[in-house]
Amino acid sequence: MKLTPPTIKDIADRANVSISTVSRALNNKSVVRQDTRTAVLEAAKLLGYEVNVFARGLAGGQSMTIGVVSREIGCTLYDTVMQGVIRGFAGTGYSPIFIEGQSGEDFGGEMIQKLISRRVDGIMTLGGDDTFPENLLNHLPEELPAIVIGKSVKGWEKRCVVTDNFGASYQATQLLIENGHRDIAIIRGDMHIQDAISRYDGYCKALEDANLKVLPDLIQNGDFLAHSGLMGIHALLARGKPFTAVVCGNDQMAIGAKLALQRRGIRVPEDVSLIGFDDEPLSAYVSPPLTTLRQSGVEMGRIAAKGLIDLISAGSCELPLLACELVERESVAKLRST
Amino acid sequence: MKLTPPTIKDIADRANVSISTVSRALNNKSVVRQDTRTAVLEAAKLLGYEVNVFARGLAGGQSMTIGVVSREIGCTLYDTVMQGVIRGFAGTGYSPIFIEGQSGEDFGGEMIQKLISRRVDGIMTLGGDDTFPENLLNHLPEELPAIVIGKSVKGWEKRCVVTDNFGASYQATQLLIENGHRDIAIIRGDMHIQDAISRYDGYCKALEDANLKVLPDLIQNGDFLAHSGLMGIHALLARGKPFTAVVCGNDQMAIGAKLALQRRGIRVPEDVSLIGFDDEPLSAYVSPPLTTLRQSGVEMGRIAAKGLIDLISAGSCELPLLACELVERESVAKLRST
DNA sequence: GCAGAAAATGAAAACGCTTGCATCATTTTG
DNA sequence: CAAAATGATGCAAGCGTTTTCATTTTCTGC
Repeated sequence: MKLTPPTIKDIADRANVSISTVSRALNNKSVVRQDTRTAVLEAAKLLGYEVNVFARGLAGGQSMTIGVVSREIGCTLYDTVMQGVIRGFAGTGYSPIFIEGQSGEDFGGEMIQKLISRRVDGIMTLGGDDTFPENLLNHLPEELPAIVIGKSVKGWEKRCVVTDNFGASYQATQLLIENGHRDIAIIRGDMHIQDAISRYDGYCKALEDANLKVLPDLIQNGDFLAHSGLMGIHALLARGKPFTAVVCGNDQMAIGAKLALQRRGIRVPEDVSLIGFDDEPLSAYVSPPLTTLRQSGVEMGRIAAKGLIDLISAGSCELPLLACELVERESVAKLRST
Repeated sequence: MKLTPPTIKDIADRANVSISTVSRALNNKSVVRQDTRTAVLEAAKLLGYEVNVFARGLAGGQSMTIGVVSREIGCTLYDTVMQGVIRGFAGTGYSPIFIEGQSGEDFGGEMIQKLISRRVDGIMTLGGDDTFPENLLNHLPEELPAIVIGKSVKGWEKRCVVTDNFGASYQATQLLIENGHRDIAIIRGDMHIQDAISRYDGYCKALEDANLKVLPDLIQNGDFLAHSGLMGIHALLARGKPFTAVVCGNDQMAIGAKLALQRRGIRVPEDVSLIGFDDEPLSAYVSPPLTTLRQSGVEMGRIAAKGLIDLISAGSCELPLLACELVERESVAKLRST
C-alpha cells in the first residue's frame, strides 16, 4: 500500500487542471465540461484515488457517515436489521456507525454530541420504546435527515420503516379464530417496546371484530425471551381460565410456551394452538414446526438505508409499509369439537 | 442544538491560552502545567466541547475509527460478536465501521481503499475461511494495528481472538465416549470456515486418543444451517453404518438433526445422543434440551475491542484463548448396553 | 541573585478538501 | 461586430485540528 494515498492535487497535475476543477468533477457538479470531467475521472481511477473523508468533512462537504443509534440491542430481529443496514450502505460510500445507548442514557446529551462530533450526514434509529426514539429526535437539528426503524413516530410517519405489526397480529389472531378458537390467550412481549404494543393491539382488535372479549385472565406479560414464554404458560394455566390457543409476541416465547405445554402433557396443536412472530431460523425445526409471521430484518435495514440516502440526496423518500408473511406450519390446528 | 459546535479556539479564548495549549491539554500530553490543564478541561466541559473528528483526522491525529471487516455475515455467532464489538468500543471514543465483503471480493482492492479513505486507526477482521483474513492482512500497511477474530492466523497468533474450538470439540466427543459411545458420527459445518475445521479436528483427535477409528461413513458435511443437519441425518442413515451419537458443528444443525431423527422414529437421546455448539437462545427450549458447548460472541467482541485499543495505545495486547463451556442438558445419554 | 537548563506556551504551517469570487473563454444578442 | 451574457476554470480562503519550532517562563544550583 502506498503510504501517502493520492490527493486531488495529484489528479489535478495529471489531468492538467486545477484542484477546484477536480473537486467539482469528482462531486458531479454541473459546471464542469464533459471532456474535462472524463479526463479527471480517468486520472483519478488511474491513480487509485479515494477521497479523504476527513478533509471533505472538514471542508464542509459531506461526512459520508451515518449514525445508527439504538437502545440496547439483544433482540435477534435488530441484529439482522443491522446486517441489512450494513448491506444497504455497502457500495454507496456511506459508512454507518453504530451507537448503542444504554437504557436510561441521556439521549439529548452524550449521544447527540457524538453524532455532532462525527458530523454525520444522517441518522437512523433502531427500535422503539416509550420514550425512544422521540427523545433523540427532539434534540436533533431540523435539517438532519433521519429515518426511524421499528416504530411509527408521530409526525415522522413518512420517515418510519415499520412492519405492519398490528396487521400481522390481527391476521394471526384471525387465523386462530377461523380455526374455531374462542378462548385465545396472548403472551405479550415487553410492553415498553413498540412491537409488543402493536401486536397486542392487533390481537385485541381481531378479537373485538369477532365479537370476542379480551379477557385479562388470558393476557400474560413476557419479555421476548423463551423463558418468559415458558413461565407465561404456567401463569396462564395457574389462573384456571381455560384456553385453546395462544398468540405469542415472538417465536422465542412461542417455543418456550410450547415446551411448557408439552411438559404439562398438553399437546400442541391438538390441545392448544400456538402462533409466533419473526420466523426465526429454528422455528421450522421444532416439533411441531411453528406457525409464525415472518418479517425480514435484513429487508428493513436495506429499505431504511436506501430511504435515508434518498432523503439526503433528494430531500424525500418513499417508504413502504412492510407486510408480514404468514408462514403456516403445524402449530395451529382446528379446534376439536368437544 | 448549537449549529456551530464550540471549537478549541473557543476554549482557548475562555481559558486565556493558545489553541496549541488547548490541544495539548485535551490530548493529555505531558507538557502542560497541571493548573492550565484543569482550566482548559473546565472550559471545555463548560462549553460542551466535542472534538471534531474530521479536523483531528486531517491534521494527522487519530481518526478514532476502527474498520471491522468481515466476509458475508449471516452466522448468528458473528451477529453477537458485532454487538460485543460495538459495546466494547462504547465510551472509548472509537467508532467501529463495518465493512462486509461479498464473497469473491477482491480484498486487496476496494476494501483496503475504503479503510484508507477513512484513515482507520486500526482494524478487526471477523470470521475466517480458506483465504480470509489472510488476503486482507497481507495488503495491510505494517504499522496498522489489527486484531483477528475467529481464526488463528499464522504469524498473527498474538493478535487473534479465538475460542478453543478444537478443545471444545475434543471435549464434546470425549463426553460421548465417556458415555460409552463408540460409533460417533459428525455433521460438520461449512469446511471452508475455520470454526468447522477446528471442530472436526477436535473430533478426530478425541476419537484417535480413545483408539477409535475416524470412519468416512460417519462424516457428513453441512453448512451450519438447520436444514443441513436434517439432511445430514438422512444421508448418514442412508449409508447403513450404524451410529449412536452425533457431534454437530453447531446448534442449528443439531436441532435439524434432532428433528430428522425423531421423524424417523429414532429417539434422542435414548437411541442417538446429540451434541451441538454455540448454545443458542433456543437450544435450551427444544425437546430434549440440547447439550452444547457455549461460547459468547459478545465476549469475543468485547475482548477484541479492548485488545485493539491496547494495541493502538500501548503497542501490545494480551488476548486470552476463550474456552467453551460445556452445557450439559438432555440430548446426551449413556449408551444402552445392547 | 544570576546563568543556564528545563518546562511551558505560543505562532504558524500543514493536513486535503470545498466553495465563493475573480478571471478567462465562448456564445449569444442587439 | 462590439457588448453583454453565459459557461468553464483557477485562485485562495477557510474548515478545526495537530505539531514543529521558536519563544517565554520557571526552576536549578551556585
